[in-house]
Amino acid sequence: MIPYNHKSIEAAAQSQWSAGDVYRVTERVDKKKFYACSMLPYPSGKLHMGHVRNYTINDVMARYLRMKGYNVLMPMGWDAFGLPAENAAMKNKVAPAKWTYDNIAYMKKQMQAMGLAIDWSREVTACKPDYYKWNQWLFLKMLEKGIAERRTQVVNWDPVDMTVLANEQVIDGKGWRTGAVIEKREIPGYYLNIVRYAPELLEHTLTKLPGWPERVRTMQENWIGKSEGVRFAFPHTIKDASGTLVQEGKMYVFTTRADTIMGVTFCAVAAEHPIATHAAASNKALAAFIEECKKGGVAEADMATMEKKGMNTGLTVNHPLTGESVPVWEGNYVLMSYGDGAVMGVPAHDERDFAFAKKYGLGIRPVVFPEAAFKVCGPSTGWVQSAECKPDNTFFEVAGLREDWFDLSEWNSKYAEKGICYTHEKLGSKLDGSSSDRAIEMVPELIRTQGYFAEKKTTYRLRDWGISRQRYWGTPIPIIHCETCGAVPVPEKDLPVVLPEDCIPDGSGNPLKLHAGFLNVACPKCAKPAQRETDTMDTFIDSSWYFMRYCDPQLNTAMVGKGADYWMPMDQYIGGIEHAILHLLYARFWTKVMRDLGLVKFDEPFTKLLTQGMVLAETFYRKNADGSMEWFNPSDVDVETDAHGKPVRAVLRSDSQPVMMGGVEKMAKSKNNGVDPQDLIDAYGADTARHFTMRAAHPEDTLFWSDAGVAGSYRFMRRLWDYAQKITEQIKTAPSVQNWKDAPDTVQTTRREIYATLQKASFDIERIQYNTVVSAGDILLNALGELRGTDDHTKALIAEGLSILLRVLYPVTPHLTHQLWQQLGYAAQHGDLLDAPWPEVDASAMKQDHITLVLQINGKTRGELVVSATADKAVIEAAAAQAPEVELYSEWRPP
RNA sequence: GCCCGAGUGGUGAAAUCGGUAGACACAACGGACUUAAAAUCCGUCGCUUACCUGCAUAAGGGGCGUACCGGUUCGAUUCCGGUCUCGGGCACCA
Repeated sequence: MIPYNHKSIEAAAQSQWSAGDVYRVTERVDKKKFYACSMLPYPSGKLHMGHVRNYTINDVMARYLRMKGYNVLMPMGWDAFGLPAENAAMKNKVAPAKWTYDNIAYMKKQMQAMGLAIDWSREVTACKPDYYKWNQWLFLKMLEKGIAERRTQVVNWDPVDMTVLANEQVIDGKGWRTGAVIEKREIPGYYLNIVRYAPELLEHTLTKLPGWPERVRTMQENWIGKSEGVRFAFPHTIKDASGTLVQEGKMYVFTTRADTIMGVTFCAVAAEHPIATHAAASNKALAAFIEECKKGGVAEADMATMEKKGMNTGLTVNHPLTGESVPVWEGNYVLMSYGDGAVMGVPAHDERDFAFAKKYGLGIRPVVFPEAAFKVCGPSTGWVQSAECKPDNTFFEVAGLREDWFDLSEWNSKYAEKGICYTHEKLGSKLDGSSSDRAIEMVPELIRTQGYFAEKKTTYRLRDWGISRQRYWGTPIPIIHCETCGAVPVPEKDLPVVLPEDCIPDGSGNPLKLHAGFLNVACPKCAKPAQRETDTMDTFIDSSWYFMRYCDPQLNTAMVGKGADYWMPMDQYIGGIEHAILHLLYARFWTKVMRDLGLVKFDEPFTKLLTQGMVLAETFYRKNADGSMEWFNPSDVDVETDAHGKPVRAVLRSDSQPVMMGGVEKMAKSKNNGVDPQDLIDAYGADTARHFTMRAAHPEDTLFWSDAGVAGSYRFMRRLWDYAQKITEQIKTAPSVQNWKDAPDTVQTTRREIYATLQKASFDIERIQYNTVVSAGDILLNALGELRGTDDHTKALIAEGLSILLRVLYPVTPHLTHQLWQQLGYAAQHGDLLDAPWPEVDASAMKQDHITLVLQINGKTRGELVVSATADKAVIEAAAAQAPEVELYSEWRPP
């Protein structure tokens, strides 16, 4: 018997597929379309297990749906711009372009070796001009529409790399790569007004994405961060030392707790706020403090733990309701980028304000109290009347509020709760007696009555998307800077602005600044010598619409066309949870912009989303003498187990010395616990790799790597192969059977089991529970393997069962099943396995003359009852009543 | 701090609507084959050995068991309330 040889089987299947160009799809109207797509990879060098898992899920789905008669698109592309290419260039003195294209070539080969059903004619590479031309084109459209604009804003600046860094790239106030202290800098750049779309993005998150996981939707909601509140003005007059009026103006603040407005004892502004800047001009100590605040990263996790610091600006503003003079402080906890960069300080009802007031000895004035702090009295006795307090129009009376309710020495989260407004007698307020919610409604009107600005306002946490990067390897921003005309957009006819591919960055800034051929250009407006913008676009732009380009990959007259009309919106998107916010939000935003420009007709790009789980593996390490950790790859370590198979000790194979077990972690370079899929495919084949990754866990759950599990999958491949070899001749001569009623009981039982398993597999593959579909393959093979007879019924059942088995397993392990399908002669009967129909459940096989019911007495299983399948309720109850178990266990309770 | 999600054998996990918990596999153990090993095949595999029958650590029966406590139900891994633990997201957002 020929042994299972994954190499020759997989190579043969793949060459047949590629020779037939079988995965190319067109926009056919005679079939229902299905667009299943994975998040495109960054070409970092080679595939990792996360890729293998992602694309296998995608491939199983694509192959299955094709069997179900869908016109299925499964494309692939490359997120080819980005920092790693520049870093690699610096290290190896290779141009980022070459490094990137080499990686793409290698990874593409790996994908082909995995046997993925990708239509490669639609490949999209983000660093090629025919793709990024449309990034530039749409950017110019956004400029026209005012969605994109040039703005000078505070950013994280790495002084060594001379570039802006994203917040995530600032660690403990230092650049992640250089270790340089990050400065906050105000530099010009381009911003996309995603905040304009915040209301729609939020609403559609709730209404138009039922096919998304709940938690991704929640994460997006939180990220957009809607707050409803009141924006109002504190009027102020700034005078110089001699008392002469310098400036008359308004300081705007936003608050969600306008009901606490009577408790304002100070205001605080951000370092970049104009009032702070003004005050600093004549106050050196303040100027120095503001500088200090401006420095240091704005990484938000750090800010949260930072100590609250402040300094009095010496300036005051006026309370819009009381006219009181309120001191303005500079506070390091106030963000310029949220609201108006200034806050009202209510120490009694806000934890941050409380800490700030404690530290600097500012007043604390409680003005909102829980209902329990009031006594309810009759109509004539109370003096605080609530408009809504009680239906019988009773009154609230204060019951020793200050002493009982507030302990001003320490913060308590209950102080921030809403309640009933009550102001100190001396102040008095129209809010007194109102609930917080009612007071919030009243405040804007009250302020306006005083003649000052106030409005209800919704503010979002989401910030505009800064897309300028002081980097080389990205889409050039199509702008020309002219001394006389300013920033001039590149005319559409001159697109694309092609990025030179011959630059080798050396870490000393953007090489485009030194590239004369790129840099120097005539101004499109006045034709005088001018210079190109050297900033490039954030690479998240590339990934915001590539999935639409797959639909019209060769179109050179437009960004998208008929293909996108046909395929979009995408039916199923598959990728890692790490993109739950940024990429998915940007892509949704980009889609809405394209819709508003009339390019597409839908609101949301991804109908269904599947976030695959992480791949984890055991870690092993040793602590070196200097305290550093050395991590060892699991493939170099032997694990010893106790009698129960529990790991007790691990030993490094090379020196037979013990290593520590570090627990299970996400596969990562830093822990050296990654498994190279290439090694796996070489040793066991793509089918085994696919089988294991599908079997080990539900696609959305974390997958624990197990070498033994991989060996188990390989064993299954071999068992299936060996079994098929054994019965090849028998299958070819198997008779066709019409009447299964005459078959021996064991054959009928097995046939029933086969169809029951098929039914379960059909259900599970629909709901993307591929792990149990793989199990169904095991069950089917076990069931067939137990059939020993040589009668016609047995032979026919083996032939029938194996054809089901091959089709159930085909989406997961296409190579082996493809080979056996041809070898066993099924191809002649059902056609090529690619388009063979998914097997149908034979309902007659599931029918039984007698069925076994489980006898439960008081909820406990006590026995079994065999009744005729046609028996009605009365017959069954009668039979049950006679069962001996009933008497035994029913005790005194009625049946 | 706020918001999600998850806790089932030695391990990964199944259980479609509330109806036989642990399918399928991994590991382990016992056996067959082999000079031997590997591979393969067969078998056992939640706890309870002071719950009962038994010579018994066999076998059968009973009881318990899906993180913990409680509730609804004839019946709960599944529904409800509370607690704990783990994982993830957000976090000076006014």
